[in-house]
Amino acid sequence: MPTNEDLAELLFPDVTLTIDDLEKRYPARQLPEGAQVTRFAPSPTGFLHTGSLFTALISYTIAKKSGGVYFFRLEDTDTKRTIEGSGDLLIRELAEFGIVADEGYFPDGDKGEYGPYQQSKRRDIYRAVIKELIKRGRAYPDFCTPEDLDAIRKFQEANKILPGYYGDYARDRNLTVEERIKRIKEGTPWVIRFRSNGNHDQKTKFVDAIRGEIELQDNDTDVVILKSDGLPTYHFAHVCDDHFMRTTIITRGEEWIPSTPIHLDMFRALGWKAPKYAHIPSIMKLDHGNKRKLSKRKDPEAAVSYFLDMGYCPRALLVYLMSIANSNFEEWSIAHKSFDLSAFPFSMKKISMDGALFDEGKLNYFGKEVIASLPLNELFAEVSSYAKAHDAEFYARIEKEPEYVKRILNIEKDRKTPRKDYAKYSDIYPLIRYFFRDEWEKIEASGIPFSDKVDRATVKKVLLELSDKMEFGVDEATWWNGVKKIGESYGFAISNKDYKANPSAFTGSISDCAELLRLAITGSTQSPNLHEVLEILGKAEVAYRLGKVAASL
RNA sequence: GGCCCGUUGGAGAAGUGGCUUAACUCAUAUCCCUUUCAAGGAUACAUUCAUGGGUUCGAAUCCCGUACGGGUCACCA
Repeated sequence: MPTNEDLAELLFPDVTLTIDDLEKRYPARQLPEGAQVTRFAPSPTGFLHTGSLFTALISYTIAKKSGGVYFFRLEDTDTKRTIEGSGDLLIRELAEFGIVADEGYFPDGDKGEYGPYQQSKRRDIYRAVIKELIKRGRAYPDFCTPEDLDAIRKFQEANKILPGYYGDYARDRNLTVEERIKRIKEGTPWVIRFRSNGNHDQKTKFVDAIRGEIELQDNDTDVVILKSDGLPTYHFAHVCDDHFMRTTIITRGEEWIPSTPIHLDMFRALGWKAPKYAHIPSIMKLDHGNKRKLSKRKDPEAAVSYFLDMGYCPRALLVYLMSIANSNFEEWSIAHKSFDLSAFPFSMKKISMDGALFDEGKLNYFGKEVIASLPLNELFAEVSSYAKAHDAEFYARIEKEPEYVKRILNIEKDRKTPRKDYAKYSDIYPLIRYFFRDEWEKIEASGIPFSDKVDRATVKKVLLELSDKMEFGVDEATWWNGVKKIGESYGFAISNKDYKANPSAFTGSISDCAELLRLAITGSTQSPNLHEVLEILGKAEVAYRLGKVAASL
């Protein structure tokens, strides 16, 4: 009588590695008490998803906070969906956010003692474990074709029976070893399925680090663990890899909750201690009044690169995501005047259980706060690298006059309440174009939108006199007094109250006078502090602009 | 359809039986400050915690049902 032992040898004659060998090869990690080992394990099927960044941020934070290890594993077992080079893309994008793994897969080679960190290179490990599972009778070769499975499912659906490969519907579950050996020798294609001992009428409980106790129906389906292409399925690879990589807590999307009993079932069958689980909520979006998961295909904001291309500061996105993960982050951040995520006392229990709606308004708020908090040199460096990649025109100007651009970026920056008008780097150039002569010429050519409040002849005279008499190199109060004096001589009320009390007695209020100046210099009724703008442009440039505008009136 | 998870203001949410006349942040509105804007300051914005029952002297907080939303039932992860 042939045994499972014989079956295993027939299936994997070349496998001599054992689970014992593997246990020795990947010894328990020597980590301090409480240190957590976490991981980010994406499949290389495209760009970095916003939800993935969220999960990665949480994994990374848990490891760092506990003095543990955060590693990166590439789950490339789905050869059909794998996109060449996307694993490296993922790493690069993560790196932009400062999320760099302690160990794992890297474009230039693995780092760490628990590798390989790429599932397609772990075939020997999976095969070794599966061989033993077969010997123990906990896994078996299954000969169903896709058509067979389809027929089973159709039958179940038609009869309103729970679909799946389990119990009586697990066609090849109870084949004799002899029969299996015979079919294999005949060359029948096979996959390996896990033999579940579970009872669907019973419950399995596990404690989720975010949700607390979750109770689910026990797994009783015999899932495929080794596909016909020789690669494992996620279910098996997760159990195997996270055991031998000594992961202590699995952070993954909440869509995995329903399959957790399968994983627990396998951990039990292998006699391994299951890790803790933390199922992270998905980030949602409102679509026609309904919440739905951010979609890779439909939503541009599902791609992290969208924010990078838009010029959001990576830290702003990270800070925003952290405010979703732990809503008390905002209070902490304000109290400590800091956006340093590594200093924030992150708590897994404070992660909310339902998916947050992505709120671009709030991202913008953080964007402004973060950019305003950046020291000038850092801001300048970030803006330069953004412009280099996304805005050739702006970048050319930065290259040509770095100090000039720095002065512009520094406007109202060193105050107790710094200027906050850039939510993202792409907001900057359109707002500061007028600082450059040729751009200003274009603005001027299209017509300065003076209001009709003050007649043009007066406007012209005021601008000319301003050009002639305005002081440069003095403090703001002195400069402003000078402007007021000139304004007053043309009938502008220096006090807004006086003006409001009797508008007809004046040419306008002093703000109207300032508006003329502002309009001529910047082309807009809105600008940052005029005095600083004037000082940056310099007397000659201001005189040029004023003269040219006046001449056109 | 089965199973699981969730439901506090426009958004993120605090709150786990009396201290809540429901914190804080964003958004919005109004006002103040002000040479414009961005800020900054102040005020307003849930008579009520999806809903119906129940437990209790007392419930957003505990229990049950219902509704709604999300997820999952692959040789995809």
